Amino acid sequence: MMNTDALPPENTPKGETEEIKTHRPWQRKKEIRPQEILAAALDVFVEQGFSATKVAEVARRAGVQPGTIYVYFENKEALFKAVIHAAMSPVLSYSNEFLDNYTGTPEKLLYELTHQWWNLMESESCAGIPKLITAEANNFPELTQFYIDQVLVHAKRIVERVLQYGIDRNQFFIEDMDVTARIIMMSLHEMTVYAHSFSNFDKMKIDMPVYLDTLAAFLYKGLSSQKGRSPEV
Amino acid sequence: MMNTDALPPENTPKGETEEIKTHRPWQRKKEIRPQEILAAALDVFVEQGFSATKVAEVARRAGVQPGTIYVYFENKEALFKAVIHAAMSPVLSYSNEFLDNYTGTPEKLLYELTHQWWNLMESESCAGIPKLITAEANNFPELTQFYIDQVLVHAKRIVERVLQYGIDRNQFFIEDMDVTARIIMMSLHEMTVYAHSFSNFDKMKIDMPVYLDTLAAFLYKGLSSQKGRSPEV
Amino acid sequence: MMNTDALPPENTPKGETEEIKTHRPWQRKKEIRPQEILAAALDVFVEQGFSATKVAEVARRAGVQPGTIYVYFENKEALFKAVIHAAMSPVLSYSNEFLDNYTGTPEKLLYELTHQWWNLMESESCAGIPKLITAEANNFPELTQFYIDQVLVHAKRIVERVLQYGIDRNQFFIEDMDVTARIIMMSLHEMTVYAHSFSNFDKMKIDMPVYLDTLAAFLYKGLSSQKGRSPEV
Amino acid sequence: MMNTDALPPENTPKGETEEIKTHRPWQRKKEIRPQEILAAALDVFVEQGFSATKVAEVARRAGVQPGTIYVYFENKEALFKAVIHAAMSPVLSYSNEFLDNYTGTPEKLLYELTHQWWNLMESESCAGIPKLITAEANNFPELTQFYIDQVLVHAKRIVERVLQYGIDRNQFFIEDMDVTARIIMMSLHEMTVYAHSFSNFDKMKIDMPVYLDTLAAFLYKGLSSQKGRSPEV
DNA sequence: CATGAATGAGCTTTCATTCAT
DNA sequence: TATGAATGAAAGCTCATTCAT
Repeated sequence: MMNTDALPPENTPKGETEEIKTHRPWQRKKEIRPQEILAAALDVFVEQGFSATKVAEVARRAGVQPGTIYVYFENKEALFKAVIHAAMSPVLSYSNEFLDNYTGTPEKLLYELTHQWWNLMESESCAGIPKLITAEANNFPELTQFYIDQVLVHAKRIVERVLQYGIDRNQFFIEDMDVTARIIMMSLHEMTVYAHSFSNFDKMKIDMPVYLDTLAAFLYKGLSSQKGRSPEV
Repeated sequence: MMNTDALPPENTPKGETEEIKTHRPWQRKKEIRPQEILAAALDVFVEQGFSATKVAEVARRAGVQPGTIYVYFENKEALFKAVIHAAMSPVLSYSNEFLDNYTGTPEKLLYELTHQWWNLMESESCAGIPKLITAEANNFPELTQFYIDQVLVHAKRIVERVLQYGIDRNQFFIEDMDVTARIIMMSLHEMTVYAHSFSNFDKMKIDMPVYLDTLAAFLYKGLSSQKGRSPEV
Repeated sequence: MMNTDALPPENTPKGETEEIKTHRPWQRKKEIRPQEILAAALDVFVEQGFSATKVAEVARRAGVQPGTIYVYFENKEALFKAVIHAAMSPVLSYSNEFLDNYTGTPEKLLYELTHQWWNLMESESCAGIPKLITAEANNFPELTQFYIDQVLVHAKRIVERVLQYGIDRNQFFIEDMDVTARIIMMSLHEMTVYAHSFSNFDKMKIDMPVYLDTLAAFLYKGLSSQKGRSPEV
Repeated sequence: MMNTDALPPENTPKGETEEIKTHRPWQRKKEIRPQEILAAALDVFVEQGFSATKVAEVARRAGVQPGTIYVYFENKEALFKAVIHAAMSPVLSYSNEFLDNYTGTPEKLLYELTHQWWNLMESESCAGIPKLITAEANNFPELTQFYIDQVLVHAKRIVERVLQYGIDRNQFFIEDMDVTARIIMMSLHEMTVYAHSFSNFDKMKIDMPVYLDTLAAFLYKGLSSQKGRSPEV
């Protein structure tokens, strides 16, 4: 059977593991400190949004003084952008390698698609990014453009490859590839947005494994049905 | 044929229309003023989020002075909550009447569902609410709870009725009603969130009629397929 | 005899005297408040310089809260520039009218020049400006350029007219008009700079009437001497 | 002819030159480092004033790290005072020796006075001090007092000796020695203040040799004229 | 009811200073 | 001695809110 987590294996983020063991501990901190700040900032930004986030709160969670933030980031906005970029990098580096080598059924591929997307998003720092970008899209157009180009378009292309895989094997029957890919990509995206906005609320709590299975099954049925071809027959 | 706009017919919102024809213009203003403030505030809140919104900016767009806002609303947060409630009322008053009387095919009902949701959301003031709630969910838990109870649960129930309609007519084959309804409700919800976050960006612009048609068709195929029933047969 | 204060008679600054007596006191304040802030700011800026001046201190002396400053001025720098411009206006409006109508001796004219300069500078808000500009010249080049164009060049031209008056009457003998005018203008300027930097210190305290008389007399002797013409005779 | 630069011959400043030739380069640095900091600090203080000067900027120009400044100076204010004192030392050590031995004409002595003052001020590190003290006089009273006592009073005494030299030779005719000396001292002082505040601006650029010659000639005429003695004769 | 100048608490940001190395 | 990352007090500035009119 397939490894559900196989897709993003190269995601060893930032590679500080091979950092130079210099004699001065504060020099090692210099490299780690920004990472701690970014991690804390990501949490607070996702929780509260850009404007509601206080730099002092980020500092508190990062275990530093407010002034320290400004040693590494020019201002709050620069911190925000750095947070987004840093958190997105796992997604950016997500390769198509898995698809290149995939030889299973289209149905299983849909399972892979949904589960891997979820695992990628939730297991990495990027978990809260979709919600954050959604919330701040109008306030940070360039950042949103970057997100669209790098994440959404990228995700849509992966979906398109998956669809093409099924079409090539005569299992998927799709009239409008572009819109269909968009629909599926958006439903994946939606999951992560929801997860960070509503999953704290009882009525919205989702049993993720079940949800993912059901979604994959539903997508499979929608894609493999030939009904769309001759509705009036 | 069906009237696509038929579903929310009782939505004559606010009903002050009858008493507008008073003799004194400043008295008329007295009642309209808060509506203008709410409308302006909704725009700004949706555009920028709660924290980034300045009361002075709301006042400017409403054509009043900042102090005037505080004649009608205790503070910014109260204004925000009033905005959400006011904007949500069209959805809250959305009744099941249409479904009670519906007699067409389940496939057509899916078209109705998607188009009416879109028309309801976009034609009314509530257009930006899903995005706004999504963004501020963590900052305003009670408001989010209210939204979940009144909008999301409500929407899910409508979806469930639609699904049941198809099941009853032996056209829809659904294993997990709850999760399936959730998936469909979320994909509807997502549309409106997307529309207000990313539709200003070229690559995300969507041809809505085509999208809605394709989505309805896709849902129909997914729901009417019997494959899910016996995958191992 | 002549009135020593005759030169700048039109210096009724800003003309708030004819302000509209509206019924609302705070509306009257709106016009006066910035003046109070400018006056307080001028004092503090002259005393301490731009960087050392705290906005809160200006507010305190103006009898307002810090935030009020920002109702009228975009930021500290804008306040500074407004202060300079406002304080300079008496000098800018200083006309040549007195010179146009002057008919006395060149010697007396030198007395007028020195005394009127001093009276103009010290009796008006502009007293501390020369010192302030001198101190901040490198930090505010545009402002300094403005000062040079409007004040120093203006002052030099007046000196030149005074010199020409004496030359025309065969009483002043000047080889290099430009440099001589510069020397005299600078000695006038220096007085006001000194007055605001060192006059608080005992050893630098000057008996101004005596100083001005002596300076005028010294200038007269220097200008009326013919020695320079034939040093090698 | 006279040597224009003759007056301050003992100005071999600092005298550490003899001990520089030590064997270990880092030991040499140890002694030079503070000088480099002082030199850099003087530049920045003169350019920007005390408050606007950042310690980090001084460090940058001195080619050291901010912390290094505090190895040699207790704080910014101590650095400032050290800068002033160090920069003033050439003036402080300026002796009257030249005057003791002078035997030329009083007229030539005026030329010497103006040119030597200028050369002393501009050729040494003290060039920007007068402007700096003028700007910060109110913020550093003790320093200003020191400057007044050591520089201004000193300079005035030299001027007085020059005037006395002319009086003794029946060439200068002075009514009020004190005020006249003050006027001349101030006009010398003014030159250096001007030079550092306005000389960067086109309209204020001065041809120094011409200016100095003209000033000396003007002073001579003013001092040698007998008019002041009996204006009513 | 409507105003809008004034407020002042609280935020972002700066930067002189420290101290472990 | 020299470092330079970290500090944290203090400054500039914002803006929700008030209140005299």
